[in-house]
Amino acid sequence: MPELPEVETIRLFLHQHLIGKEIIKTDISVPKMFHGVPSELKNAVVKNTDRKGKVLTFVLQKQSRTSYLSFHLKLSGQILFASDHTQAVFPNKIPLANSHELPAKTTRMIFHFTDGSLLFFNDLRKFGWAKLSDKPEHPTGVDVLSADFTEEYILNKLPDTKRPIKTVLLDQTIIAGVGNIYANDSLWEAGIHPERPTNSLSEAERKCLYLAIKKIIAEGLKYKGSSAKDELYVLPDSSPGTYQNHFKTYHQHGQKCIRCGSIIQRTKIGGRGTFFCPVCQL
DNA sequence: CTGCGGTCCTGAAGGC
DNA sequence: TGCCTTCAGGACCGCA
Repeated sequence: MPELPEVETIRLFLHQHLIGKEIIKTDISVPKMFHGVPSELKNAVVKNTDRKGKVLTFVLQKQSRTSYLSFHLKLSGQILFASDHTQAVFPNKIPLANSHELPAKTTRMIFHFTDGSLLFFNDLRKFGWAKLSDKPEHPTGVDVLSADFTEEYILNKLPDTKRPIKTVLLDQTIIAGVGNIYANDSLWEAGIHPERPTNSLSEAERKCLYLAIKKIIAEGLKYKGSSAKDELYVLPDSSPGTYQNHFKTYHQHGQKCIRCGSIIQRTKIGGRGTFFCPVCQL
């Protein structure tokens, strides 16, 4: 699922392809996924790209007006780019849900640019959204890649709560960008059990967790995100990321821990699948 | 404050 | 084979 490394990978790709392009038309087949007035996108030029947490934003300019088009891909969103129409349309095929043929049956929005290129927002589950507004629709927590995400922040600003640390890592109002994959793997990297009460973590453990989050998120980004079998995430050119080949615990239940050889366990915390090594995570 | 369950949605997987 | 049920999951909302 698209978390910080996946969304940042998409942003970096699109930054190379969309800057300076002007939107000429927008097709929206699932209106509830678009918040705002689609017609206001006409003649808007992409001036910049931005991201906070899992939210991707295009900075748009239309005459002297700046506006922001934000996207959340939730569980199954894809953003795909085609440099021209012929690459995008396969009219005689019935695309599968995870097909990269465009438009797919999961295509919910198409943004057309004046040079003929197109941007597709696909989302099998329709949980994702786009929002056109006068400000980015960004989460309030500190983004892992921002300068504000510091050791000091983790040491002093983690809430004094007995809620499980994994639940806190997934809270986008505290740390923005960490989702289920990278929360599980970061806790493994830090050697901390996901059910540990947050306020039970020692200073040394918090420092370790800080470094682990930075390291695991950086690794996810290095491999351009995770495109496991049951995930729909791909880059905008439909190529897969490869972080799934480097999972530490995520979906590794029943497999050996790559650090100590014990069997990775699966449980549920806050209703979400949780994976951990029962021996080297304390 | 906290956690829990329901909601959105769809396809895969499991049961018989 | 095929129908039916259950499940997964990010974020949010109402409720106890």
